[in-house]
Amino acid sequence: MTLKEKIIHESLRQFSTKGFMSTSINDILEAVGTSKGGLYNHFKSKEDLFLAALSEARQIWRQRNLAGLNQLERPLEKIKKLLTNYRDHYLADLENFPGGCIFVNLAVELNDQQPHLAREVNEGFERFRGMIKRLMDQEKAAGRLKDGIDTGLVAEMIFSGIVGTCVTYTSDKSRKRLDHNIEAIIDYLSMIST
Amino acid sequence: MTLKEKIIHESLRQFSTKGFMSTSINDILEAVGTSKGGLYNHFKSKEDLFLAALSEARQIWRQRNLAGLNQLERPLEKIKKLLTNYRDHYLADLENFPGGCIFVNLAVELNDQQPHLAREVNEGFERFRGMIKRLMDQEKAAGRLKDGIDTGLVAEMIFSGIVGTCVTYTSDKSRKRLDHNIEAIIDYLSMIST
DNA sequence: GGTCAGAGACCAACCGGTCTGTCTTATGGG
DNA sequence: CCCATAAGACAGACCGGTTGGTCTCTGACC
Repeated sequence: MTLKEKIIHESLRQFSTKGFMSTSINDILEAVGTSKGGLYNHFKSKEDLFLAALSEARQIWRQRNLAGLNQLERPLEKIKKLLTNYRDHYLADLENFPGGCIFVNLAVELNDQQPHLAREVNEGFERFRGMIKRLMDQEKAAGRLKDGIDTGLVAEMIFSGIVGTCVTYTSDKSRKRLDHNIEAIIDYLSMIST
Repeated sequence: MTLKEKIIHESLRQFSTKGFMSTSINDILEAVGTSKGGLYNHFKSKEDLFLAALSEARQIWRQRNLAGLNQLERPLEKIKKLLTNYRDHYLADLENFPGGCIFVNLAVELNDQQPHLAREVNEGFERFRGMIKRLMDQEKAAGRLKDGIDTGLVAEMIFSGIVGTCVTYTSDKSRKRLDHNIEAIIDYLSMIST
């Protein structure tokens, strides 16, 4: 693992717990065991480091949450798999994200004080929402949803549920409550399908 | 309005947008139009100011969200009213909380760096969850929920949905999406009741 | 004249970022 | 093979600016 990778990895950890603004360059330097020169040799500013860390975070997110989705036929099953991935492989990954979902945390922190950085995060949310909506539409097209179900509303509900779960898990780090939350969303999905 | 009240009010606004750590004492002083002496005459530290602001925030939360609940008989209707209050009187209150739900924002920010302050916030969440659960239990006891409904899971789902809505609204400030989110939760409630 | 809210100079600690210097490694001509 | 040289990686002193907090002083009111 190169120094650059170590810095990105450590930034991920610290940004996820303390946020972007409250993590000082020195915090990262100390944890990695390097110096100003070592960091600014690879990144031209703290913001540059942020973007690199965010990019890495997205890759990890995909790797954790989309694993095994392609093996499933039914769109609704894909969403359920996504939910259990969130529980088992993403939120539980205390190595990379000890502070919970880094995207939710950063979105909340940055929206009013670093809008251009927040936009980066929000675009990811938009894509995620779109993905859920698309899967629900496929399920509906296959005639497997109860009559009168509005896939847009359902997608919004699922997304809200996931985000709420992330915040809750960030707050209390209770595995039991995490299980409850994911189960509740899966129950909801069962309710609307035939 | 006394200087002390002005400071609390302004702190509320700024904490809700920029969070606790990233709001500097100077930011507040400038907005209020006073000086270090004026602030530290009333509060012994930034943390002391935080607690005062949090207490005020709770009072406003109750006033906005619990309004009109007592006029309703059915517990489920109370929850629905709570949801529309959230939409119309709480999240939309840009005067006091221009940055969205201050509790969610603070919980996310403080959980890993100021645990003793975060605990204050989380206790409020716990009470809120308890309130929803109690209302659902009453509804179930009255035989108005479909068979096999787990009120604990439902309460968790509603809470997650609300928190997710808060985060989403904080992120994009879209009134339309806020309406969608609240509607989705209300639809969910209709689904599980008879 | 005593009291106290408020003003603002001041402090040490810390912030992100720059800059110089050192040490290691790669390169290339004889 | 040897050594001059260039290049990149990293260390850490240093910079101006900002942080939360203290302290002294002013001036209005009783």
